[in-house]
Amino acid sequence: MTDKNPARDMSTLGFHAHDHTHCVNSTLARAERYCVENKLKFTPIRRRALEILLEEHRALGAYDLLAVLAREGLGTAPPVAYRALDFLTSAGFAHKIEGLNAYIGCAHLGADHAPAFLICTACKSVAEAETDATQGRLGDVARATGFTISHTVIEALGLCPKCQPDDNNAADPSCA
Amino acid sequence: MTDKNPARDMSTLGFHAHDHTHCVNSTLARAERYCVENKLKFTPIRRRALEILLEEHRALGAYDLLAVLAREGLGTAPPVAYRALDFLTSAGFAHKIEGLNAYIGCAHLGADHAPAFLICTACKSVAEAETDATQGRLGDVARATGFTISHTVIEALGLCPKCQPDDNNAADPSCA
DNA sequence: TGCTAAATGTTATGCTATAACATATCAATC
DNA sequence: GATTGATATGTTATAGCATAACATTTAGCA
Repeated sequence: MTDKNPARDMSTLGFHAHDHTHCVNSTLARAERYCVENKLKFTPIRRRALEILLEEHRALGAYDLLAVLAREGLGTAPPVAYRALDFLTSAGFAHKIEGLNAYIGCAHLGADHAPAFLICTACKSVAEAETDATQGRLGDVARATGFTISHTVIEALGLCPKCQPDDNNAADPSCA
Repeated sequence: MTDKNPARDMSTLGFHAHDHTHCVNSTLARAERYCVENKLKFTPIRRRALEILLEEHRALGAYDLLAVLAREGLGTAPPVAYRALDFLTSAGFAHKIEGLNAYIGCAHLGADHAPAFLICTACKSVAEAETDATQGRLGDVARATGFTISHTVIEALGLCPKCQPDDNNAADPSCA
């Protein structure tokens, strides 16, 4: 998990190439604006934590995040990472991937949304999709039984296109 | 979590009353049959572990399960519980609730299914529903991007009918 | 300035899960 | 019935994830 990621630009997002530097910067800018509008404090630790998650663009453990922050002198003890992650997830800037006990920067800032994730168990890359969770079958059952949904966890674990074993491009090096 | 559960019969399943003793026994019997048919070893530890999960009928931590097994002389070290849970989840007799790091007995034995859960964060009772996960929005996105789903986690956290704060029956004692 | 609330620093600890290796059990085959 | 191989269990130790609790600092505001 704490490995090098040579491709800082044009790496995978939602399993297809994109201008990654731009997406990180614009998302950070939007987060900044959102915090001003909502009187949230986007402190250096919180900002850098989000930046790290966005740069990696895959699920990162709290201790992986902490290791990076520690290297940069932003804090060494676990609560540093967990507080930053609490802030980011509360604000909707990041999500926890329950199936991996890991965290990922959010592609659709600010909205109070019900994200769904496709998680590659080989390369740990994550694609985020929006769902209307309260609409699907789960919502039907909830309404029928009188259950009030406050939060949903919707995750699919499997293999992304680049990590398919039977594929032509078996074991893509950029995906390991 | 390690609390007493006085109501062994007629407690909540899917948030409505049912003959709980019967559901435990019949599920155990079906598990037994399934193991014979599939040449799986339904050892005393595994059987009792499933029985405990079915009796509780709510999410139980691995160490909670271990505590019960330990009291009965069936093992004291964590691997005892985790091995039993591995067996039960592999066989489809139990599921892990990722959002709680806890486990629950399965209501629909044996089938290779994609369960969805409604989880009450107040009383930890869990209702299991079946979904065709590969059919919903997640399946659409997966097919569109060439992602191969091997396992899905679909959970809704919230309050069950009995634990609604605004309700007439605030804080039902059977649900705490 | 002084007050208050929020953020950060720090230590310690608890919960969740597995690695690794020894021993025992069971079933199939010779 | 003995051998063998696979599976299950016993046991110790440790790794990985997360938070409690309290001290200190910082930022915003009366």
